[in-house]
Amino acid sequence: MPPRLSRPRRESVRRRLLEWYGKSRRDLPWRRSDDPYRIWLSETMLQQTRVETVVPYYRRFLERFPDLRSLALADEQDVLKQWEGLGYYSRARNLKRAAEMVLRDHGGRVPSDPEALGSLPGIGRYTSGAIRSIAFKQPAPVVDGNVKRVLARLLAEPGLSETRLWELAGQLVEGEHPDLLNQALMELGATVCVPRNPLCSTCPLRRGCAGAATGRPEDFPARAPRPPPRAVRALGGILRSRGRLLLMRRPSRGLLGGLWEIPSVPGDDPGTLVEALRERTGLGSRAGAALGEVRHVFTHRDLTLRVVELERDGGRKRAPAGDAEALWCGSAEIARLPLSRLMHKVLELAER
DNA sequence: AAGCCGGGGTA
DNA sequence: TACCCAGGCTT
Repeated sequence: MPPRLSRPRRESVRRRLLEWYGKSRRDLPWRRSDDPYRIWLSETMLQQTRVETVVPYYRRFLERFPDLRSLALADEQDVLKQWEGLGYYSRARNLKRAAEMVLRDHGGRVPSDPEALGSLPGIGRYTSGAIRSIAFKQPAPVVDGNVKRVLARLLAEPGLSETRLWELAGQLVEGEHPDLLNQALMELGATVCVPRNPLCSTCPLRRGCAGAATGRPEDFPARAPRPPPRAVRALGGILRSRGRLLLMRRPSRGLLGGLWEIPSVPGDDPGTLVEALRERTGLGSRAGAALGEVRHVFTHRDLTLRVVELERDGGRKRAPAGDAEALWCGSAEIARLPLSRLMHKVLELAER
């Protein structure tokens, strides 16, 4: 397939983007540094997460872990605690693990070559391109949701493939200031070429934009319908002892991996909960009063968690099984553990 | 290629 | 309510 943009067209788009970005760029914390660690951190936090959401997390995280070494040597629990509420927690676990690898294999310096970068957990094609272009000024393309939308509208082709998008982004970034060019593309998508009601009248690429010419730029790119979150029920138990609460660590893999929660099981059966608790910790219990229900909607799951009191009934008959971690926590310990939004709702319920 | 993985801002 | 966000990983 031939390239979709002629060289003169490419140069025109590049020039207009760079000029627009020079006067329209937002003053964001991560734009005040070329430190590869800081660029990496910001790009990781920004994955599927809005700029306004990230800013306070980015500041706090850097206060706690100001450089790659401090992150590599940190406790994973502390890293997850800093990430608490930001979501997609595998990002935090991967970032911490990757920092360890960089410290061990690259002397603590973030590598600039695509092979080394791409082999780090949590760094895919986009983040690799962002670090290479923004931190190391290499002409490496990025295609995120913003770039995809800008290019899809600019060309207004129905079946624009991912391959072609990366190809186009690669042609555009070739030249001077790859860092500014990539950020200009993303900034335009975030502030002007927005998903709904794009501000075409102020867009530097208005002239020559096929999407704007159709009168319906919102139709690009074509969006796939997302199935509604599936409704599921679960049962959790509040088990207290001498002013403390039993919390358990979720497995590292999967939903809310590494975060802490009250003992919980899928379904609605108290017998299952009691049995699971005995299996995992050896603690005997029986279900008591109902405390209420907490509803929490994830991207693809609509969870209703019923919460009941548990009362101690019998001692440890066997040792805790597998890698299950359980802790009796006072309020001070609870404040130190990473908890999901769902679990914060549960603890509110339990306090009343 | 498609599903899983959070949480929140916005219309 | 529904969409979608500076994506990556797994199957």
